[in-house]
Amino acid sequence: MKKVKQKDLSLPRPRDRGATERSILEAAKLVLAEEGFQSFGINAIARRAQCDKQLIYRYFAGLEGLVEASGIELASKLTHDLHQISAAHRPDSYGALMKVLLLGLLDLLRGDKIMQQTIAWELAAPSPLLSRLIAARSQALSTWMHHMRGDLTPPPGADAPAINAALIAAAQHLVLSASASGAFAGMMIKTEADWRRVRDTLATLVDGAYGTRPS
Amino acid sequence: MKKVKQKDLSLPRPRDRGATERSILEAAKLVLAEEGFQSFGINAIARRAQCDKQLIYRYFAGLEGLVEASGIELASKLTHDLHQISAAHRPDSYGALMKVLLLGLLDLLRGDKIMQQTIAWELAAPSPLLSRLIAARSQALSTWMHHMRGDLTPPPGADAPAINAALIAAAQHLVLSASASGAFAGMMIKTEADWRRVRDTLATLVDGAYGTRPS
DNA sequence: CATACATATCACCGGCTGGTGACAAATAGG
DNA sequence: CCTATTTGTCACCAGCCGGTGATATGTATG
Repeated sequence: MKKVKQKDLSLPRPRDRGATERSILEAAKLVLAEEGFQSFGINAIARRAQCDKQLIYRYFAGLEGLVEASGIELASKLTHDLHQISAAHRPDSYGALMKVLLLGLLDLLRGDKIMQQTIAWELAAPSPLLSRLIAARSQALSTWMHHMRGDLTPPPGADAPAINAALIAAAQHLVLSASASGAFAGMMIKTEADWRRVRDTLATLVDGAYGTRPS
Repeated sequence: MKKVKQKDLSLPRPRDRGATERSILEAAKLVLAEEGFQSFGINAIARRAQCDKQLIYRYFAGLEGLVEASGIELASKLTHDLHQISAAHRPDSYGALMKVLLLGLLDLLRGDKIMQQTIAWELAAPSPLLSRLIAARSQALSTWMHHMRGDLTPPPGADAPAINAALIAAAQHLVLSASASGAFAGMMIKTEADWRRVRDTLATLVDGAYGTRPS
């Protein structure tokens, strides 16, 4: 069965600029989440949105502007999600605080394909276009940490920023690798039980680094 | 100044199949290391090798075979480098052993653009073509760890495989991020001093996880 | 109604990609 | 010397990409 030329049965788009812009933004997110940053381009987004790519140029001044517009939305979503996490916890030590942050971030990242793709994108192809996205994200993250810290201070002698960076790096890499291949360094990361193991391990690392008792 | 059609001054390749194959393999490595996996394709490699892409099809049966041929070479190099590392150390505890392994792997990865690109590639675009490369690498790594372990055993109650996976994940992610943007989570990773800080941090995490005294 | 504008679509361009068949030239074997 | 094989080059294909100018069509305004 060869594919035969087929008349375009789709009706023309309703002439509603606002709706079109929204559908383009939605399509951009879908493409990034489901097809990866490698497929993230004008043509792919236009196909998803079922509109002409010309409209992307007109309404967003190209990919650049589209990414920027999406970026704002995503940053606000991130801060909201982070707030959600921190609302339910009252840690009583710096280590306990970091444990909450790290595991919360892990779960957040796990469910957010877009953020995963953004991180992978930045690792693979650093570009000025992305640096702003990344900056916005880490900005939201750091203000969140600062706001939540309260009067808790890290143990003296500990290089807390570096330790936290390494822990977050571990979490991010495990999520990305799990998403890509379902495993890392011989350890399967697929089932909920696997993820509990990961969480326990990260908690252990936090406890070890900050001298807290296991909770 | 428009670029003008220019006669090809290059002499034809010497008719030496072995040399041609070597130069193609070399070109493949260069493209991957310097231009990234996104540019890793038949045309780019042929350009680098200054030969016709047809030869890649003839001698390696396409990209697939070329990757495979390179993969073998890289795996043997990895095992050699790992041996190099372990030769000079006689750790007296499991924690000390892991510290050596982790920091050795960090430095190894730091100087190996090809391995960095391979890892990023796998994170971004999982494909059966790459899974074999990855499998070969983790195989070499695990046999190395097994061979080097000796009679040292992890502390009871510790989930050593998971802890090691998390630590390696942290190291890999920090290297990739440093290579891509020179920073991670607000921490600069550029100078040698920065890298010493990273090493110290990873060592601290190992000590904390395995209850060893800081060395 | 007629005109002007906003919206959407189409057709095309140059450039790059992977892939292939035809051809030229050097070499080896009889 | 003539031939067959190997080695290398070239020309071309279809397909996708980003980007743009021209065009149709709906909608609001005078």
